[in-house]
Amino acid sequence: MPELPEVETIRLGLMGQIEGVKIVDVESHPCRVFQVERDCLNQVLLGAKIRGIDRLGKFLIFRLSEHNLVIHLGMTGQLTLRDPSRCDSPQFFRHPTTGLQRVRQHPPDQHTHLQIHFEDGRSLFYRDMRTFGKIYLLTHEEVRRDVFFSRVGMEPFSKEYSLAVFLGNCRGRKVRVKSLLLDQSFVAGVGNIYADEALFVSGIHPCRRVNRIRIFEREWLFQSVKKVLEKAIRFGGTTLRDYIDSDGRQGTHQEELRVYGREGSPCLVCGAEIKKISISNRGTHFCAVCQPRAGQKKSDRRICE
DNA sequence: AACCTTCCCTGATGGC
DNA sequence: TGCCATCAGGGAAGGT
Repeated sequence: MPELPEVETIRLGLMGQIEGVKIVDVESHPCRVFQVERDCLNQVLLGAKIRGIDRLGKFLIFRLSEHNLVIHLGMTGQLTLRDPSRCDSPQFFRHPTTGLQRVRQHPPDQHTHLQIHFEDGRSLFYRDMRTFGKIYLLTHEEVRRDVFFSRVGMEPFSKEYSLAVFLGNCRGRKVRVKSLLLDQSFVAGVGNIYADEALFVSGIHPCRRVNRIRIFEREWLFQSVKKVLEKAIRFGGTTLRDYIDSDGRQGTHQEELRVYGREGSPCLVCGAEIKKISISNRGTHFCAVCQPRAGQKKSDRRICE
């Protein structure tokens, strides 16, 4: 569930919070999320300080002096920062075992696979119910764009996100456009929710083959992907079930969804019933009127937000 | 090579 | 009340 906007919201929440603070204890339990020996992880983290937090697509990158802690949240991964000393809001409560924390923040339980404790008493928790997430420890050499991230496509919020490359990567492709959007080597960070939303905003039917989509429509899609992601970040991400930010708060972008999860409800633009189908084994939501299979004329564009 | 399907996993939900 | 089937989907692996 965490896609680019959710991961970015977590990153923004942690920025300026944990950099430069010494790690004094690490707790972890055997779990397949660890792509590094836990002993090794312990050894590297103990006494270390986080120097910065970056993001590439759905990957979070915690920069240490010689290593990088790289975390992918998968489906249900949660990263929360607990501060037992803070009590400046009614949203806080005193949990019997974990002390003071925000209302929605999960206390450590059988799904909490990693706890990083800082010298100032705060802790960073990694919790993942379905363990689709992954935790890596990489050297600076390995973390380079052409090594570990070699199969990751354009990052929408970097200069590399260009129309020319976008159009270039579309050339000759016969896949359904929805599948291409989900492909992380095409554009990094787009998942099921924002793929559906971007296609709706572009007025493109998710089943259309990329090579049958007109160039000006591909251009709309290029712009829509970024717009949709930007808006979701402004709203703190989309919480449908498990997603919470680093403070344990839910996102509010679920209120803004135009098609995802709205099957059976009227289209907010034309009133037609939103349909749900399956593409690449992913629930796919669209409006058959605003997103006609045959495409639109440039002058017919119905949605231009 | 490109594209599609299957699988992993757990909790919520609905039918009986 | 409890039991079982179904659904959710990111990404890797396997199949066509």
